[in-house]
Amino acid sequence: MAYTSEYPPFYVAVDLVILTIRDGAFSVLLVERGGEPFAGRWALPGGFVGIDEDLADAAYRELEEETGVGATSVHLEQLATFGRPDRDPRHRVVSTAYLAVGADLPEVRGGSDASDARWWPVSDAVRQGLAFDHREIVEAGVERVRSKLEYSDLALRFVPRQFTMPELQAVYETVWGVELDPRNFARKVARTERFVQETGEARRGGRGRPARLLEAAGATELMPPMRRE
Amino acid sequence: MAYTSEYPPFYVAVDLVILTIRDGAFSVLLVERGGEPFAGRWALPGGFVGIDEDLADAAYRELEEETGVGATSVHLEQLATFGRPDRDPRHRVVSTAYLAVGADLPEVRGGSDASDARWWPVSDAVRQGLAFDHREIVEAGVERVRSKLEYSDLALRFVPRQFTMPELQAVYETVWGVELDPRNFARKVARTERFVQETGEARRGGRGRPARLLEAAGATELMPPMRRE
DNA sequence: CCAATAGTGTCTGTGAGACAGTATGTC
DNA sequence: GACATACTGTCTCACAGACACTATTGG
Repeated sequence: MAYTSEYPPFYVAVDLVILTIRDGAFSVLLVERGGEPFAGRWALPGGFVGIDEDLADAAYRELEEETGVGATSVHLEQLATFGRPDRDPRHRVVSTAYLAVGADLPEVRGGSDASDARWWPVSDAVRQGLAFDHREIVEAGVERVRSKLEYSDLALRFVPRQFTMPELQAVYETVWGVELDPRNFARKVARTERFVQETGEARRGGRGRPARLLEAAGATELMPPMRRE
Repeated sequence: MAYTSEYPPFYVAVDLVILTIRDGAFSVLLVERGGEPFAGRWALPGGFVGIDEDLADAAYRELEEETGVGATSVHLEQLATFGRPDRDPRHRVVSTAYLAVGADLPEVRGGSDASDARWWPVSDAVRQGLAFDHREIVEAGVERVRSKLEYSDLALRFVPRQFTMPELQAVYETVWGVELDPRNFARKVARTERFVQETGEARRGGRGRPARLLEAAGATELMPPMRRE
């Protein structure tokens, strides 16, 4: 009871849009709300920021609590801040949304609280009524990812460290929701400076001709960019 | 004294990166701080958000207080949120930065408080030591603008409603800090779908051949985009 | 007519899109 | 050898960059 104020306080939160590709579907992690408001509805994982905690640190903390995955190999970036006065009926909550992208993120067990958590295809996620303004936040995250596939190496965060050309193509096709020509795609990737490089190995064991394994070659900005459609 | 808490409160603020082109220089509006901390240093205009006020509304309010310019004809968008715990030595302040872009923004009189306010070329602004983390915020705003010139109609916000091709070219040259070929530039602008259209009028009174006046033709996304060098 | 500024046309190389056939593995 | 999958080569068209000349005004 050390602090007093003549005004009601702001609460500052982070919400996470965690995206991955699971079973060929572009998917987002949602948690089922146990209590009011929006009990039983699905929502983004998130939580309040500590008074001495950096926003990005809070986002990392929530990411690890929710998925068990550390900062390594998961891309995290700030998305936008949502602060409508009525977005949470209980308090004035200003929430900074973070975008996380990872490859092969694990199946989620029931969260630390008793409520459920699971991966949803993004199209199903935005179609159902999410809690709070989380539909808007998911849409912002999805659009950010679709856009960044064009001019950054973000696509590589959806695949393991070593991957094949068809797997990389599938990332673009799944996230953009289009079909791409494998000949033009491979040529485009190969001609983009420092995007991918050969490892010399191949992925054996499947049917058909083994695909050569590639890895990131260091570029963070693609030049020339990949173009949507 | 109605509210009590066992924790110190968050303060939520907005800071504005207001950009325009003045006297041929890509410029940002800064205010001189009257009091501690950072007394005498230059800082971005901004202020605290009301407990029932939307973030964007707070940004509009600060914009109008600072420049006297209303929402009309000034582009305003959220930039990013800065929330390092030590960014303000007094309190925990989380600040959402907004980016404003306008044409011919007025000279600023001394602000409502006694301190000074003036336009700075962005290169000079980031070179001097700005208060708080405002250098980082200015750089984020500048990079956002440089980037958005490529694929959006943002360049049109730097010129009046009617403008000429050389004026539009000067926007790109000034913001990007490059020189462009007028023949290639005009061709590129003309071939970009619904970017600009002729008004039929011309700007008379100057020396040399009068330039034809253009106006926006409705596109918000440029296709194909303008490319930075 | 001279100075100043606006405006246009061509050539060339590169990259994107459309498209079909060959290579290499498993069963 | 049949099947499945990975991989590659060519043609065409559109656009970007380099570049020099013509047009229209004021003084």
